[in-house]
Amino acid sequence: MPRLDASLIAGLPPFEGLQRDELEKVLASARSVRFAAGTAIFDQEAEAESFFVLLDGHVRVVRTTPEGQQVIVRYISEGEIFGIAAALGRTTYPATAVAAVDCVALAWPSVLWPELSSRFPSLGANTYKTVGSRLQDAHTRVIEMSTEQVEQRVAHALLRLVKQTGRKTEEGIEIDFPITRQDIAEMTGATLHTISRLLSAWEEQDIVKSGRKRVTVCDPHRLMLKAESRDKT
Amino acid sequence: MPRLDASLIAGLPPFEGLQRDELEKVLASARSVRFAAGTAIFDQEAEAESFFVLLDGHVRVVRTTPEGQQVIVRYISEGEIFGIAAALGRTTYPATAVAAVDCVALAWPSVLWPELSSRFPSLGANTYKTVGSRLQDAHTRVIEMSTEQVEQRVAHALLRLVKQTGRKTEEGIEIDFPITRQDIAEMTGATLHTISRLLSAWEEQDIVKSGRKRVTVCDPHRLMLKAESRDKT
DNA sequence: TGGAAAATTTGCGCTCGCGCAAAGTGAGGT
DNA sequence: ACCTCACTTTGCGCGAGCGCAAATTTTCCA
Repeated sequence: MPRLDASLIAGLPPFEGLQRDELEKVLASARSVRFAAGTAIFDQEAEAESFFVLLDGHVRVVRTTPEGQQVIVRYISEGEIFGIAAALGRTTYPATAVAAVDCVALAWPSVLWPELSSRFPSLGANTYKTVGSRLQDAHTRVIEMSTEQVEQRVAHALLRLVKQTGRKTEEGIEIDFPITRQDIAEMTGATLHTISRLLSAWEEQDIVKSGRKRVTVCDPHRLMLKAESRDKT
Repeated sequence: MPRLDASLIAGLPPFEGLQRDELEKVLASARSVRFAAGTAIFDQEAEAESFFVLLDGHVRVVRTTPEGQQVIVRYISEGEIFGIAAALGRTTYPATAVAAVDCVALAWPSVLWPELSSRFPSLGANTYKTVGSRLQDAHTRVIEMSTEQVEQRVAHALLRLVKQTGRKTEEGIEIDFPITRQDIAEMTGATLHTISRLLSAWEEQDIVKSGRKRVTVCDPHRLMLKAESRDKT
């Protein structure tokens, strides 16, 4: 197995504040892994053997209810740490992670977390900081679900996706991975029917362009208006 | 100021695994504080000066939207740590905490968190473990809001409250602090009108008894049925 | 003890968005 | 090039639960 080079992870948020030689020590216990689009990286309820840092691609994190309903918890993009059940004192993964496109990641055995986080305090601090923002995100979503109409929730979801993973094109900003109406429905607590109607309506107004597994936001500003007020412009 | 005795916190979840002398060292930097029912312990957006462990009482954690809508994020009960923005790399509180009844708590300055968590690794581990379950709780709520009807959500919310803070009475298990229909509405994303109707219907069926700022669950088992299925028994 | 404020109950109409059904439209495999 | 499957669109009806309004009850305080 080829040595992993420190430049792979230098500058990534989880490793902010680590020296070059520290990066190399951290990498010494990592292995690099690839996942084809559509394959599971880990399964809900499974033993949390590893935690990951995504080097390339996009990962969809999904939680399934006992009744079989699926909800998309979040998308992970390049440079993010995920699968960190161990850092939160859990032994199993609370959700399933699926590669939304072909992905490359680094994986560490969960058992090394205590050692790594104490040897490299910045790694711990960076990680817990992202945990903090994820907790806040989750609460934000609860609040959106409580207080907003479907139209506003979808607008917010699209804006977040665009901000997180937007890729500039001539027509606007495109979400950088395949995403179906069903996916958007599972992010916002709506049905794919409603999402379809909504996107059609917005396309009519030149706010978005969308096709099969593809969404482009053309007019972010007007989408923000949709996100904020509940009147029907 | 009187010395705080280690027996105050011995056995509390955040301090699990600490020796007696360690408890005393931890207490050395704490001060004890009281809050009258209804007063704010800290405010959303305010500088996160302290973190707390609740010794007695119940605390309501509320987040307010830019539009002024309120949502109850969770209730804190005895022995829980809260206000730990510092441990998650934030400098301000993401929500407001209000004493639901008269409360007693211990407070530590946020700036001591790095030192305390590294001197007493169990404290850090225990804390991050509760952060983990709060993150999971938040996701669970997102999922409930996405997939369940109001009736099921309210049933789930009541069951959780009863489990967390239930006090046995002759009529059933009573929620141990004053809680209004409005409060339940803000926990479940419904209106107080709907909650009122729902509780009346359940009272009719002898599943709950409720009065002003008071809810008692008489038949937890049938409430669980309400929580699980969406058919109208 | 009286009065005001807070909390709760109840009625009624309406709308958003779901549920169901069916038809259309790409895209990929062989 | 065709076929099939996955994804998307669209129509229609209905029902849960909100919004608004008003009456009622309970508690607290002066």
